[in-house]
Amino acid sequence: MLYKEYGPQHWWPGETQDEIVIGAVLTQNTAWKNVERAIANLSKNGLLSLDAIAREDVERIARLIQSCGYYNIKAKRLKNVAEFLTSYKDKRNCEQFRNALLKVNGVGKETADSILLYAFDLPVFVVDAYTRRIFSRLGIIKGTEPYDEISKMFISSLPKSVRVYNEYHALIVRHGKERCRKRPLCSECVLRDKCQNALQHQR
DNA sequence: GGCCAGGACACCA
DNA sequence: TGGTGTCATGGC
Repeated sequence: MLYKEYGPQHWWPGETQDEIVIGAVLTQNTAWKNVERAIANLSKNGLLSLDAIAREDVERIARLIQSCGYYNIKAKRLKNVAEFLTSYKDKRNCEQFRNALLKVNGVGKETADSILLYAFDLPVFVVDAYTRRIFSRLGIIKGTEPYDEISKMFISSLPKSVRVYNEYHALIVRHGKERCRKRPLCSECVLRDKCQNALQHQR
């Protein structure tokens, strides 16, 4: 239904693999608009690559990414990720790669899965705030379940395909951003009927 | 002026 | 395991 409404998203907003990884870290609990400025700043200063970030000092990175908030913490995290990815070898073994990525300080499940799916085309499902919000509103989940539980639910009910996971999550974000931010039943929402049914069902 | 955004981690009980 | 504080900017 969302696909019919919005069409293919060809998502994540980022030109290169490195830019996708950088965006995944910078967007932690942050509006994407603020991230865009930080990325533009990094680009202007020749730091939009993991190699360059791994070599740069944390203070300078922090100055350049100030606009996206939490800049001191994110500068360290960015450098941790850059150092890890520029040295890690076997990136085709999804499970091992994911576990190794999760050990990097600053990389939680959502960030790891965003990197795996959007930068490395590996079959994982990304569960973010939009996913929890929209599907709890639809009555499909409570929203408080552990990350892996929700992720598994989507993986088991969708065809196992990187393209599908990518597109499905992208549509969730698109929908969450445009229409379903605060109001539980916005008038023009394409999922309005489904939301209403779910709410009635709960009563 | 307050609330929130595409989280993660340290610390505590 | 679960709850809470912290990190911080910019848009609405």
